[in-house]
Amino acid sequence: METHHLHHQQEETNTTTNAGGVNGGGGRSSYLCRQSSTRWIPTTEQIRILRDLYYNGGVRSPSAEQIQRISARLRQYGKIEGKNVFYWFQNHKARERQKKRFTVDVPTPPIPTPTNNPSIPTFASPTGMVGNNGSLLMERAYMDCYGTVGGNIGWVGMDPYRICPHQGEVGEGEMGEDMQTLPLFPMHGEDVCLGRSDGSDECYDNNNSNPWYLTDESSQPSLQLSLHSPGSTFGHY
Amino acid sequence: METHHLHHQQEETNTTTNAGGVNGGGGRSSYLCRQSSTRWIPTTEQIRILRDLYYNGGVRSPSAEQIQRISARLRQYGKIEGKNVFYWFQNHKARERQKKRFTVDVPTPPIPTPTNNPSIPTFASPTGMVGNNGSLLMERAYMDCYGTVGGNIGWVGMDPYRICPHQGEVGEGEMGEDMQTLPLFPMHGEDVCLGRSDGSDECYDNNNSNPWYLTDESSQPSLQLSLHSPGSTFGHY
DNA sequence: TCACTATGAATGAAGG
DNA sequence: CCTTCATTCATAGTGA
Repeated sequence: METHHLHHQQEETNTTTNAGGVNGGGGRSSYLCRQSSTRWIPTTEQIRILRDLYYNGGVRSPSAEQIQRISARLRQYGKIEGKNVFYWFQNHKARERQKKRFTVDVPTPPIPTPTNNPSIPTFASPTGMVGNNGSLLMERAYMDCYGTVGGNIGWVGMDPYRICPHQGEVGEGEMGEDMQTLPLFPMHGEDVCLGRSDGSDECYDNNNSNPWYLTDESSQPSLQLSLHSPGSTFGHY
Repeated sequence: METHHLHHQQEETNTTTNAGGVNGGGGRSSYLCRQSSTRWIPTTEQIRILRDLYYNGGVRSPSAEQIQRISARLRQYGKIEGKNVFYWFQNHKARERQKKRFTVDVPTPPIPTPTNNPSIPTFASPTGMVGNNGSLLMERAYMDCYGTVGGNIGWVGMDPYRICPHQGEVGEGEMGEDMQTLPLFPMHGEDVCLGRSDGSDECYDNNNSNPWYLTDESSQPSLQLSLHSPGSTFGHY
């Protein structure tokens, strides 16, 4: 999932990006207006980073401090607020789980029965709607036969976060999900190790070991304040 | 509505669920095959059943289990996954509601004269859209382009943003985000829903009573502002 | 081939 | 956390 999209970026410094003009209307399908709408529209970079944190950094439910830092970092790629980061993780995690939840779909048919017989037990449905061919739903938790299948999750299909087709780019492939319909294997590794491949690892400390914000909150902000220098600042994060 | 032009079915009696789905299928390039790589295309039977569940069964937001069962059932009519069922219901419900919103609006056409006195905040119908006059055309007429300065759109409702008069949001202007050096300030605290105007302003409270990140950022102390620097210097997350 | 419509898929935000 | 809503993007499928 996450396949397409990635609508227009509003990126930073963009300027040219249409900003004012409504682009030609022609633009079929393209996005007509960047809406200065209310909702946050993550840029590709932001998404990339978020995903990296999620999959490689193991961040799933960042604390307030983490959120602050993350959003601060992402801000260089575009407008963003803490809540966006918060929601992003919430949604990402929730969706991943949700998928897993109702995707029990037979990735690999547990049982032979080549010819599946449509014998779906129809239970009386409390809700009504019985009768006619239909009844099959309803609340009968049952038939949950297959537990989660191994490590696969995700509903089939695509990879998480591909960026928009047009955008090209993207890369990253890491998906952690499976796909049954695709030719390749997911090979998700799931090893969410913290270390980053590049070797540096000091990031993502989940375990807040850093005293600075623990000791005195107010110190944090000011601290950073003095910290940043316009030029240097590399973000070796 | 209802007129679905059902595409032709391409579904066949398969059942095997296209197992091959992708890869396997290998050759499926025959005419009209669905390339599995694309979106799910429900068969008439599937649609029939889904609609039956929706209208006669009263199913609107099936639970994960229901989704599993439903998709399992529908699978006999063609390839389908849990997410398809999930999205189907979501979309169906949403669109139905959307339509209703549009058609219904303007219960009492107050609008005529464009000059409505501004003093009165126009309320949208509870359900949604503001008077926006007849955009009955729909579908894509939306409010795509409203200058909506300030980020307000015609909707009224609950967005937290509106509540806080101050720009909150800031720039908005589309400009690139990054300018952290910029001119504005969050201004004094105060505001909004957050309590904390008790004078103390340490906001980053870890004890989440009110997660700052969920509220308008402007509520944060100005410190934050200075915080971000283009280069982002902070390190770990 | 393009305009347009219906609808699948995603995903930011919230609500509970 | 889980569920639901709103919106938007993307794409089959058709008709002119």
